[in-house]
Amino acid sequence: MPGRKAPESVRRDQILLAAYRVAARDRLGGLTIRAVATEAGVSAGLLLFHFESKDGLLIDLLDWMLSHTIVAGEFHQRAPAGMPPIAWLLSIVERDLAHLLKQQERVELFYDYWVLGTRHPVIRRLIRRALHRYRDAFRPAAHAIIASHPERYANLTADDLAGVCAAFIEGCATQTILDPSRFNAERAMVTLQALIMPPDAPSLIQTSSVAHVASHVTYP
Amino acid sequence: MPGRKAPESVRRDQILLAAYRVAARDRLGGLTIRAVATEAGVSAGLLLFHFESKDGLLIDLLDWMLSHTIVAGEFHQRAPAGMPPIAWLLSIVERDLAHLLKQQERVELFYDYWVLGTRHPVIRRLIRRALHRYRDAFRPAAHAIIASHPERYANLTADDLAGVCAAFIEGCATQTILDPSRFNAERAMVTLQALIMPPDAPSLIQTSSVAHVASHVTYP
DNA sequence: ATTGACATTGAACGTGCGTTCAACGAGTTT
DNA sequence: AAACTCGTTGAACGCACGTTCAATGTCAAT
Repeated sequence: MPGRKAPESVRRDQILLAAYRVAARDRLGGLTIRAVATEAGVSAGLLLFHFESKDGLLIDLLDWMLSHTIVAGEFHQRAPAGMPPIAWLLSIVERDLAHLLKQQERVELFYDYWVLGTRHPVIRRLIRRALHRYRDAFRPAAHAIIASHPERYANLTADDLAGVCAAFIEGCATQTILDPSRFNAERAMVTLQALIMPPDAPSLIQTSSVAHVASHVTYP
Repeated sequence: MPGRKAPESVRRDQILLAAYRVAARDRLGGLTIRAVATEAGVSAGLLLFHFESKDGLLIDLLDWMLSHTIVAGEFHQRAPAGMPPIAWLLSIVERDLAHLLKQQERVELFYDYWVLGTRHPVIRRLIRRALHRYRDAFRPAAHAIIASHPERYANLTADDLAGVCAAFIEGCATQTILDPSRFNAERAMVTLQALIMPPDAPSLIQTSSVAHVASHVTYP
């Protein structure tokens, strides 16, 4: 029955939320206009009245997802007091990794978009920007590391270091999604730490859970 | 005009090759039965005569891709004479990374399959096995590292170490595909080396090209 | 030659999709 | 109360896809 009006912004949010629910359940392959419309309790025609095309819906949904988490929250410009820079960086990596594992379904969706982006310029741009922001989250800590051992890291830039951290996390995400039973985030963190920490440094990782992050560990 | 016969295996190979050409050009999204049939110069009906369904074609194509490269070739059980274990591991990482960059189109396809695998059990199994083989390529070197510094890497297994290497490469692949202009494999290698090598170790990376691998560097 | 097995085709079927659109009705304006 | 705006619907269109199938030709066996 036509006529029941709702303000534009309310309808859009209602449809976007329905789109997210459908995508979280059936992935992008199952995200059809009709499915979203049904989930939102409106007609397919109305959906295309508010989002001019499916492409528009996809892009707006990705925008919405990228602004509602995916990338871990606030990132700090300075290390917690007394924490060495390398430990700081590791704690950020660990926090992000834990964050990733907690929203696996969202990460899977993100990868769907990522594959879509290989063909779709607008989506590609959005994802690229998101990954750049991701990398940026590591830069302050990376910069601090380089500044703290200028002789050792003489030929590195903060961007290089941040990029390697981002690559590590993205690779962990790949393994988690494909083979969750075999990938162990805690082991990955312990290994990473053993690789890059000076041999005599104290351990940062609490072996009980990845979620208990190194930022809570105090330093002598 | 019906009748022109060809032996089963020849036709299958001809169609598989056509499928690969289509997929390399248009990705999995553009891989339709009709497109492959046209590329192979046969009818769509014939394609389904030889591959019982599109699913079968997809799986056989993935099988074919996984056996024709993707994963870098022979992996050695022992380090080149005189090369320290860490340098050996780095040289393998570097070789794989270079290999990856040279077949970007194939890697993109692989990621298409990877996303498909999130929904498709058979494909998931194939990809999982391929990634496990990938990880295995690092295990001998990882084992050598742990054996060479047992005190430092006391609580690590070769599998942990191999997994982190695999994650690093997979993350690099992610960045390369999404943002090739910004990702610099050489910088990534230099950074990785600076992170995990003891400060006074000699450089392994030839700055001119990632392809000139560290395995050619001789050690004092 | 005749037969039979089978590779091959082209047309067709059914389905699900994105999209369009005429009709309709609730609010608002005049 | 008449006119107008615009959110809303449901049916329909057209297309591309995976798949089926009767018809047809080739080849080998008899």
